[in-house]
Amino acid sequence: MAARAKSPPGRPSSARERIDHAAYELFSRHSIRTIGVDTVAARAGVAKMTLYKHYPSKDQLALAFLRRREELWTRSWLQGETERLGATPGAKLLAVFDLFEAWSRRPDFEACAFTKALLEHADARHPVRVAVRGHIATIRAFLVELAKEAGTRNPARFAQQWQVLMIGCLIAAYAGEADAVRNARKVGRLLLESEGLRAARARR
Amino acid sequence: MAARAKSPPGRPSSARERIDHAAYELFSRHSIRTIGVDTVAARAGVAKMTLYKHYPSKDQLALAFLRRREELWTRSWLQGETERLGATPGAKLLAVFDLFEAWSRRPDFEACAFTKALLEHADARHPVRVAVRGHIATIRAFLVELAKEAGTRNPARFAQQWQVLMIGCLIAAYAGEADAVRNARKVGRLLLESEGLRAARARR
DNA sequence: AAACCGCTAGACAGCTCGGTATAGTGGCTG
DNA sequence: CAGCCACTATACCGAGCTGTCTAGCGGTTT
Repeated sequence: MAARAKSPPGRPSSARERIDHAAYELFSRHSIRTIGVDTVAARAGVAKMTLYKHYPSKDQLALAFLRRREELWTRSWLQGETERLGATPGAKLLAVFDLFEAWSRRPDFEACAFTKALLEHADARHPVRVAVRGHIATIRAFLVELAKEAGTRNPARFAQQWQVLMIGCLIAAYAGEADAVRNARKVGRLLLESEGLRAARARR
Repeated sequence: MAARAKSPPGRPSSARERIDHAAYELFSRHSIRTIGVDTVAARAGVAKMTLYKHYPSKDQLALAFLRRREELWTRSWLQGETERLGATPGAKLLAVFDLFEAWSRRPDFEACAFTKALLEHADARHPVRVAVRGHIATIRAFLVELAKEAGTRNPARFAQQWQVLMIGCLIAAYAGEADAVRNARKVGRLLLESEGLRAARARR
């Protein structure tokens, strides 16, 4: 019990850390359903029993992955980078699409992990699907905040529309539409302008 | 060989028809990956061997389902209804969202079958995924046509943006966002208006 | 030294999957 | 009547899945 907390900093990484890392890589790149626990354990260089000692079921492992995805992808990458790239709230919102465009061109682009997890769990009450809804809400809350700062008339509605554009263009890009993200950005710009806001310092 | 063509009209439906119908219902409502061939055969009231006599593999059955989906969903329903509902090209485009809204409220709403099929096949060269891209292109061609008739400046780009809105709002609705479709429609209206087109006879 | 602990390795249960093999049945046609 | 044909029923294969069990190893603590 006490041992779990004091993982020494400079070690070759504990079993749990390797499990988390392997699950993150595999579930991100492919999806939760298509990756088996044996694959995760093998990639982590860990015995299967060790994995099941840390996570009592694959569902729990999947939930841990989604939390990690929120931490690394949503918070650190998406949120962090947009805040950094944009000077004004409007520019930050548009920066989302700049990030998406670069991301979607990477060979390991896997579309949205949350969307995949959502669509591959048919039962709406499944814990994974419930968690996904929470993660979508997290992203939404971030968008709502920016929409408020930008001075939109209806931040909740605006954020939802923005999120629809985000999801839609990621899937279109995944389907092979190279310019979907760029063109979705144009719609975003239009949406911003319709609020009477000059998308300050916009790049195109 | 000759027997296949002359299916008598008023019969209790042939084995093949029942297979097609069962596959359509099950693959539509759930997804291709989550439904096994045994389930399809059972639902069709057909022996598994009969199914494999008509379709040599599940992939072939899936491809037949996608073709049927294009025929029934894309052509008959989406395309047919929008043409019927809208007086002008702009109104037809907006009618897509009216259809989506009613559809997304149905208890058996399953999000877009093409999108699901796309996301659950990781290999970009998989025949199912290739076929899905073709079906997305079919919808796009229909949108391009309407965009041309509406007089948009860049019909190809406009159609892509419209499709991004369509996909995005369906997934948002599937995630439980009841008003996602309606708000996506508002973006569509904005997009139309930005082309200098009064969305003639729009209903809101 | 003894107890303990996290971990390993591998077998295994029980299930579902796609796909195959076999034997047999009922009806239409020569 | 005989042959054919689409179809049925059922067993089966090999693979993969989640999850469990066991036996043992190596290092730390008391």
